[in-house]
Amino acid sequence: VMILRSRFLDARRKRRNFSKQATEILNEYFYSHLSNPYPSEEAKEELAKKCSITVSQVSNWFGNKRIRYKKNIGKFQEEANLYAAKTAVNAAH
Amino acid sequence: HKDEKPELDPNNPVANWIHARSTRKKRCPYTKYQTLELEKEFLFNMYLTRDRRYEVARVLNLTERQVKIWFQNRRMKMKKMNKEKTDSKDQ
DNA sequence: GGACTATGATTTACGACGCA
DNA sequence: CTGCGTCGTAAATCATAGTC
Repeated sequence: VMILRSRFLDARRKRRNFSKQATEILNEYFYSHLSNPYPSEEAKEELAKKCSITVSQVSNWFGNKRIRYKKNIGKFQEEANLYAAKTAVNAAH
Repeated sequence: HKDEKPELDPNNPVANWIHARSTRKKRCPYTKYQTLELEKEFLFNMYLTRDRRYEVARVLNLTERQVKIWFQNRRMKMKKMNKEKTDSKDQ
């Protein structure tokens, strides 16, 4: 019983990587709001719904993304260009 | 038709982001013992009296400010856990 | 099948702002 | 004006998934 209980409680840290589509959506938002990547509560809810994850997970994702991007902008340059191009194409329609 | 947002960053996107001040104390993970005692105190009461705060800080070798903030963070954690519980119930 | 890296979650510490 | 409350976050760290 103790083992089952501890497994359940530790399940918080049993994570799954988000789906490719979810990561795609989050990155699109991040790079199209790069100068102010702080989604409002409403925007977070919308992203959560689109990504099939919780609002907390959206907050975690942006927190991690902001700090990791800031810590090493160079490493994310390619990714940034990719999503910038994608956003430009979308904006053209 | 090119109305842009109020951005002033030439090519430094992070310029307007929130940054922690350089004077901020570096995060220092608490020991198992400190955490356990803080949890016990939290179980006793979620809100500290000034006397309890002083006593807990003294025993655990933390500042009163650290103890105060630990309780604030702990209450937020509890709130988050409760929210997730009810959310999963309601689906 | 380890070592190493990526990534989601959790833990300290504040700033901003509210309220008594 | 003080002082502690919440809320949202930065930054460091943890724990494990994923990759080579």
